[in-house]
Amino acid sequence: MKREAEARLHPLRRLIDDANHRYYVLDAPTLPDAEYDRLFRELQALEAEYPELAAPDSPTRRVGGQALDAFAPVRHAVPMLSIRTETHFEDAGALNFDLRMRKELAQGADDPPIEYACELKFDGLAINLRYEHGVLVQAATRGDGETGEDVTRNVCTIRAVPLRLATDAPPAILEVRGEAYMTRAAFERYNARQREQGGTPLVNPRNGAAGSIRQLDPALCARRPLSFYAYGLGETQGWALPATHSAILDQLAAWGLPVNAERAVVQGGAALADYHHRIAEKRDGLAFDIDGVVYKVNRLDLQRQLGFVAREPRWAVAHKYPAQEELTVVEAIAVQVGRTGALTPVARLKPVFVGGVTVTNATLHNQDEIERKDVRVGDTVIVRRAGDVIPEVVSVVPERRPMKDLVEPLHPPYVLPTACPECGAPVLRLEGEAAARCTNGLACPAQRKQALIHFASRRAMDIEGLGDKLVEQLVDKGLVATPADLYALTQAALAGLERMAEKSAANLIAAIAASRARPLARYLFALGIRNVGEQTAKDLARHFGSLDALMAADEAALIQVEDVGPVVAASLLAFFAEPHNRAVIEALRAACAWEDGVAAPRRAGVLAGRTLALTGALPTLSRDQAKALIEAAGGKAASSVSKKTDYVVAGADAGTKLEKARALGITILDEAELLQLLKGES
DNA sequence: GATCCTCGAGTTCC
DNA sequence: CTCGAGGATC
Repeated sequence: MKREAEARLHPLRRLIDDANHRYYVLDAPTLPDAEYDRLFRELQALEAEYPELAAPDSPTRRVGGQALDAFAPVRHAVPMLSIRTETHFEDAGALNFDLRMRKELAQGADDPPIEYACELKFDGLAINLRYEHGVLVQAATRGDGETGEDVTRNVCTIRAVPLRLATDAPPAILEVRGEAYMTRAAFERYNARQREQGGTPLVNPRNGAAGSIRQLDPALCARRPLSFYAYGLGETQGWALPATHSAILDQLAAWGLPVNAERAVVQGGAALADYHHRIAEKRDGLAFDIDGVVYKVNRLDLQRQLGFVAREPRWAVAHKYPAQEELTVVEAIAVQVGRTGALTPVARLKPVFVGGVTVTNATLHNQDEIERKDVRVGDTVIVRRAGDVIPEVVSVVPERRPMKDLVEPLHPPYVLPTACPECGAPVLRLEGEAAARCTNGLACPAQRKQALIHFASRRAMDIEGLGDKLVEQLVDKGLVATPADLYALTQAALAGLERMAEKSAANLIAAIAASRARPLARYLFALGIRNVGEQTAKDLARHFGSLDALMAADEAALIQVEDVGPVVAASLLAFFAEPHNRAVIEALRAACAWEDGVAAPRRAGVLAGRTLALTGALPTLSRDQAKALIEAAGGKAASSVSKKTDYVVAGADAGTKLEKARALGITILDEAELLQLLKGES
């Protein structure tokens, strides 16, 4: 019996592997689904009966298994680098890259064009597949590039990933880099099923892929079917590499790895631009999402010559498509009142899916902006996610304005209200200012609420648990009107509020009590004085050392402070002259004991006098932690990059600051290098 | 007076 | 992140 089973196993596995390859890689199925299922179940049954015959590369390993507690870290043999993004759009991006390569390679005008390998930039999750002697032994995520997570069992559920290379003479070690992604069809199917079963649908295919790979239970991962495309290599041993990148991909395909068919080899910059155009036209018709294309110098010897800069290959670039735009309708224009009383119009949009998320709101900034774009209620507008994050109304589509031909338009041009929508007080717009403001000051409930939210916020007094919903209730019930009132709150007073049982009430009281002693700088920032932000509050605290000294200062004394001029000085004097503010400060004095600092110069340290800027997400440190470390070493963590910036610390998904740093030739550090720099402190 | 460098303020979505 | 504007600098 066992002999028969053994004899049957091998051809069975080959049949199933072959069917998988044809279905998932070649996209040309040969076996009917029912037949495939029958063969698969037969194999499962045989392996269950004779566990000793189960092989690590059996197709049955693609489903099920035990859930994990956590993923094990994997140190990449060769770092998984990111690829830089070309900053120019359209043809200029392609030509710019070609120009840069010609310059770097010292090519003259008469030299032949450079050969490039062009590929799609898949919108998924980068994965490293490690094959030893032709068998898949490990799959890992990119992580921070140095260390990723072992997701072998989840990647095994991806049918497109061969568990064994289709060759009798595989390299001793072959690491394949590629992207795990979810097709639009798989995404739709999964969401349809989720909706049926009342589950939460996925937001977009990209999140689907990332979420799927990070499922600890491989069975859950298998339910969200992923695909894979290979695009590069990691460590290799026992393989004489071909001369070009495209030949490497050809070989990978021959070994049974999925390589996308839209790749091309082209000569010169104009051909890169052609490729970019061609893919842009095909983009909507593809089975999966892409966010651009990738250009790589094809010859490996030239790649080596070009080398790396700031841990990114100089010989490759991602050329993205501009932020996707969508049409939607402005259903209403709401007006928000901010902490300073500024009235901000916000377009309430018919929900629209753009750039991977559903957008329902977009700021219209101010009256001038509305007039410039002539946005009216009922208009159809083009919405874009600027910088891929914040939704923005690009323009109105005038042809779609309802009843635009009426003598008296249905919807007149929008005008901001002249009375505050929250308190009814008059609205005033000062000459030369973009914002119109409610004149009611803290008597306006909206401003009072915003002032309290600001007071409690993380960078100010850091009162955990006191968010906008709670402030809303406290103010509406008349329990709290000024920051000082917070410190008089009792558990009994909180009892009647929504979502406020005994436990959370006690937590809140404790959080408020814990904020009684904060450094002077935080306290000053928390007061919400106009034109005094976090940085200025720090400068003031350092200069004066105590609130009394600051309140006693006249204009001449104030403008002595770094970065304080007549405008900021006037804001401070006006704030402290206001009787209401003085009363609140006196009440706070009675309730809390913030720490007066000592008037002291900036601390010495390794970073004394240096300015750093942070961008992107660092692998282990949070932004605030990194900032605190820099400041503790005497450095300044600036919010933007300029010629005066000494270092830029870049993490994952770094944005325009990194590009600017490159353009200015500023030293770029990663987290490890920053920590190294900080350690140099003696 | 012009220009550059920063900071402040407001905003969106998960 | 972006825009606007305050402050510094040339």
